[in-house]
Amino acid sequence: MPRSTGAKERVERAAIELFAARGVDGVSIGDIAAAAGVSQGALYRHYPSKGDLAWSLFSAAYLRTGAELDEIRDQHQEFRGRLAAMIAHFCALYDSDPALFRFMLIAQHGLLPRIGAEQRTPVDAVTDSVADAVRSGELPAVEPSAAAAAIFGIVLQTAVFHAYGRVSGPLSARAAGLTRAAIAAVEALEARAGRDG
Amino acid sequence: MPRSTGAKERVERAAIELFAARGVDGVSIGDIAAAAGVSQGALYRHYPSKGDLAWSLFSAAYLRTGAELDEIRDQHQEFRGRLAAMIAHFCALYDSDPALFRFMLIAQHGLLPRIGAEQRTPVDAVTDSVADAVRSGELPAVEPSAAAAAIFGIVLQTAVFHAYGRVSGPLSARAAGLTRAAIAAVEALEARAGRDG
Amino acid sequence: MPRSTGAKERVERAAIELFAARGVDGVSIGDIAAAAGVSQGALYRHYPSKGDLAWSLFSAAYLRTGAELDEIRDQHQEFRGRLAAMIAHFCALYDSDPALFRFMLIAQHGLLPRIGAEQRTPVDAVTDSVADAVRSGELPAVEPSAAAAAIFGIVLQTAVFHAYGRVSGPLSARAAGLTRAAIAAVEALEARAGRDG
Amino acid sequence: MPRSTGAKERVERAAIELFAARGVDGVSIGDIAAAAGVSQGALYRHYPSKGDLAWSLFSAAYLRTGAELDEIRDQHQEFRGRLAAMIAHFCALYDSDPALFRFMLIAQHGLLPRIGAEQRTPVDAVTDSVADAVRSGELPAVEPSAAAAAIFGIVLQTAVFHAYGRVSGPLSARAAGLTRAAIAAVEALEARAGRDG
DNA sequence: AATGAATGAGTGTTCATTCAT
DNA sequence: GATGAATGAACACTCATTCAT
Repeated sequence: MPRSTGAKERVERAAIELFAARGVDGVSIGDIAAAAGVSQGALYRHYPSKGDLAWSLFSAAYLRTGAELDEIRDQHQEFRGRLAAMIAHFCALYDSDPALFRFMLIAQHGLLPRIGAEQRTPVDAVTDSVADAVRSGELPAVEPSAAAAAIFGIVLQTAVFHAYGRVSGPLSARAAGLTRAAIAAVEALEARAGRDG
Repeated sequence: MPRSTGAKERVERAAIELFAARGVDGVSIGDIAAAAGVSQGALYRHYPSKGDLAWSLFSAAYLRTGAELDEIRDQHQEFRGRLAAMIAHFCALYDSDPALFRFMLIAQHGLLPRIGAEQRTPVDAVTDSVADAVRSGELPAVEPSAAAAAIFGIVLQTAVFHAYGRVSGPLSARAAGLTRAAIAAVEALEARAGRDG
Repeated sequence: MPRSTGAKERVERAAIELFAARGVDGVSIGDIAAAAGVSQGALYRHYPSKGDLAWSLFSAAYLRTGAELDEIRDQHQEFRGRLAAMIAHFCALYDSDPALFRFMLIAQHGLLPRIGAEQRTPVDAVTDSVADAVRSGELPAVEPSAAAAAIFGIVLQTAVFHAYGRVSGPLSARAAGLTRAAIAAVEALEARAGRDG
Repeated sequence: MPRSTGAKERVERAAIELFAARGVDGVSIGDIAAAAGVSQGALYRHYPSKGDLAWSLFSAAYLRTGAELDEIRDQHQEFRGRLAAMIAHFCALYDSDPALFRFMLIAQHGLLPRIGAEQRTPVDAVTDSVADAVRSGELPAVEPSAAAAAIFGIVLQTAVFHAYGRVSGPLSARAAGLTRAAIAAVEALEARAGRDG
């Protein structure tokens, strides 16, 4: 019965921090092992390769977030409430673990393509919520993907600006404003005459 | 005027395409040389190192875009016109060279910190335009950086979704909608009572 | 008498099979432990190192075979009977445990040099039998080592061909033919004109 | 135009010597590079991997020998002449490059299975020669593969004994005796009553 | 006695960079 | 000016061995 030495947790924490700071390719196994206080070989007891470590951390965080957003979608009936809760969740996520957030932002370019089409992602949860709202008449007939892009952009880019020190304070304090902005953006996106109107 | 063999241009083009597809760390000097049809050694005649090549390509594109946005700012007096022109410019940029755009998105996490604080970036041009509009009363008293984040987010995330196939068609066709969305978002951002309202 | 769990036997069997299939260097301690159904650590209770395990298995089998051939030499007076019995023994050995045989063939290049000069090996038993026969006039004046080489070659290479599927059926069915071939070869080896003739 | 520095040749020579002495797995890339007087990286300009180096050396030597034996088969009409020339060729090969010979003996267990079934090997040349002789009546109705095993065994095991110091002097001096032994062995192999006679 | 997590030296391989030709 | 062979430091990964439990 293995009394956990916490090695795996320390490794994961160290990996997230380092990946967030320098990118997956900029971090060596030795860096992670040293930061976690374990030997290099010990890493391989828990993860078969560095790529698997990165992928495992990314997909776990990404899909868990997707599941959480889906849960929020279940708990709220109308669009505004849903979106407010989702954005508040995102902001809380960022505030509680900025490194994880930054890791996901950085790693997405390399790892997103490996997410299977059948998996539920955060993007799916938001896109489906928009589609629901269009169907129910809460929103005009916007293209759900385009609306999701605007929503994600507003939230994520604010987080990026926060990471670069361009905006400050807890992101959660901005959640209400971001929600208003997101709703306004979506409503304005395809106003009236479509693209050229 | 040297009888250019076009080697430097071919190298830069190959580098941008490969960096965009696989990330800077995922591309070797040999890959670039092979794609450009030159020898590895020849690369070092034009660039002192791989890092310099990436940095040079990134900063040139990034600062040139900043200069172009500053120029737009000079040519338009009121905020709506400025923003419309800036977003149209961004969309045209993406449509004309998606690889360059994707390269900038990918490379920013590693290279942005090396941009000097005194340099004029695209973010500065947009942020200053927002500040101008707040000052002139065209916009409510939003925090310029936060507004710039929303504007950039809406545009860039739409480009990202386009790169991943989530939205399609030329981005320029969406410029008007993105502009309306950006303005609506900024106006809604800090409506009424600010953060806690 | 310890209540054996059979662990040691399972380890040895697994080691022989794996060594025969992939060579000593191609097999890890983990492979053997997994195949034997024991932990890696348990291996070290029985053998101080992987090298010792391989050496122990090899030398035991090799020297036991040498002792068995010596016993055959004791039980038969004349050369033909001795050789027939020895070759039959070899064939039976191969048929009953091809993996052990193949292990010995593979491992000999690395481990034979560690056999002490004073130890009785299969080669010694055959070489001495030839020398006996020369002394008694049963064979012409062949060089015993050269004759032993021919005898071993005929038998072992047939086993190798069997392992590679070039000949089939039980090797024991070929024992009589191999014996005739071995005797004929030895008699012809240095016939008349030889080196100095 | 690369004026050869001889690096490739030195690498190959060093690899053969070291592989012959310690086995493929017992030799590191660093060992080979050091013995050849080149850097480790330089090895990879000529061979994509250590495995490829070993395989390339083995298959080249093995298939070249097969081609040489096929040529001998073309040049001689009757079996005795053919076999004498083949065995003389083998002995000369061993005398001129014992390390290469020993390398082939050692490496065969790991690499022989990768020789394609359609390739002409030394074994094929000898086996076909035996089949020719059976067809022409020069030999009794022996199984060609079994006869080839005896022939190869007599020659190769003598070489092995030479490598271990059990027999001495140039192997070529023994070629005539080995040939007589091989022919006698083959003729005796399946004499009269076959396996059970 | 047995386990399996941990170690750390060693391996094959890559690759940015240099330099003789 | 251009080439591509050579370098050597770094990397991801393996594995025999140890040892706390």
